[in-house]
Amino acid sequence: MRYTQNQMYQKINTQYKTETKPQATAHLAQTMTLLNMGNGEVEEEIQKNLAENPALEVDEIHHCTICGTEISFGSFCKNCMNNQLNQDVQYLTFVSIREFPTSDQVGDSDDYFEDGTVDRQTLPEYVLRQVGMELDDREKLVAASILTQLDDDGFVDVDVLELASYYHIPISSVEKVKSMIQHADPVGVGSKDAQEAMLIQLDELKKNKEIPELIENIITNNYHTLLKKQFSEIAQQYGVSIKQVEEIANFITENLNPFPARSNWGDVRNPKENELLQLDAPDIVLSFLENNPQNPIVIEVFQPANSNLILNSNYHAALKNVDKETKMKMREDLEKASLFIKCLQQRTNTILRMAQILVEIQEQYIREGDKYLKPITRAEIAKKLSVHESTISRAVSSKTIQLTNKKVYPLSVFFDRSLQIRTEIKEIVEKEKEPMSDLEIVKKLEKKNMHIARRTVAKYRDMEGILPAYQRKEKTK
DNA sequence: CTATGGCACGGATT
DNA sequence: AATCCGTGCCATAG
Repeated sequence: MRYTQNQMYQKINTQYKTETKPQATAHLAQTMTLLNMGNGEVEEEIQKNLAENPALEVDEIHHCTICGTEISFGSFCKNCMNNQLNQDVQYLTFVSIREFPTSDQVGDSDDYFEDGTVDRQTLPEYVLRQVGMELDDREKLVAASILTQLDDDGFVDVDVLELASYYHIPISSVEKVKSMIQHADPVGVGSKDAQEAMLIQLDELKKNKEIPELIENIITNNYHTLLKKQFSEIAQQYGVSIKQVEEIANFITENLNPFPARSNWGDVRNPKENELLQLDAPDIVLSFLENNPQNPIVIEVFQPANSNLILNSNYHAALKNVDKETKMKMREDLEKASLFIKCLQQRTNTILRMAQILVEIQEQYIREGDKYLKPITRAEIAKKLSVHESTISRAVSSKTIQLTNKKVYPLSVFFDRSLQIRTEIKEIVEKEKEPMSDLEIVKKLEKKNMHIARRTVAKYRDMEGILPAYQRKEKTK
């Protein structure tokens, strides 16, 4: 396979080319810290810089990543987009600004990546249609009012009092409307934040499913600890084992979606496909071009929102008309600002290149599933990209990736050394009529050229939640 | 005696 | 330097 893609990288690379200057050390330090962060954290960092540094400005105009011409939104102008599509390539790699299509953009022919198969009604319309028939006219107004305030993630902070007084209806009615919206598909829209959304989803799940105890408490009281995966802390607090907390965390990631609006909300038919595995929006998204599994894989590397930062041109112009001292300060601001921009670009560039290599290596895994995950190490990737191992290590840490199955995983899935064997074990167990002991499984695996110790089989079995042989016997009945 | 889980060691990885 | 992971040894259960 040849990559016409390479040409594109060159273009991007020249565009992002960074000269090393006296500030090289500061530059390095900042790139490192930025690389360590996921998009969410970087966003905070950007906001901080914007607030502190007047030389920094957000460019409202989007530019095509390849040719640089102005575009209304997205990452590419139509020409470049079409060029890319016409080329016979294996992968398409894009840098996108993170933004959820807002109501006026959904349905716009410009949104290339929107799943072409779903009905393109907007989220508010979609929800209103579900709840509408059960509401009287006034309540409909309230519903509409709430729904139009939804942000990109489908969240809204409803001021119940205000709505009630504005529409002259009792508070309880507003609450009722709010609750109906929240329980409509996608469950959790109209919540204040991810936390509330998940609690509501939990509520729904309760109806047909056993849910772990404590889970509500943990989401309510320990949300942030949970995000940071500090399970031991939570375990201590409730006096339960770490394993139990992990189980709860797994349950959450498998059954709840903290960003209800981000899943394919048009698609009611198979809501089970909408699960997210992580509690945050992904940094990288993989999908098939035009949603067709035969097509090339589209790699979207997301830049934190608002990251099309530029130097404030007025600031530069103003330099001439000030006294020496302020001039110095302003110069400093400008340098800091340009440094920051460069660092961001370098971060994106590194992640981009890494994503491309990873997809290249793990294509089979992405297309065909767990069984085909090739065990690789960060060091190998570093070598291929000729960067230091720690660079890759940073680039992988605290980043998430959405695979073509719409699930979000930590980027480190690609480096899971045992997933392949674990799925193999899973298959063996499923296939065998008579439960096999761990030792027998070892032998079976040897035939497939997978050499691991008996003890290890036991561990993997445990990880996959497969019961020991003697207990499986009863299950087969 | 066999199957499995707990603990901990050492080498690899980050 | 810290962490992760496979594995060996041993205890325990059946």
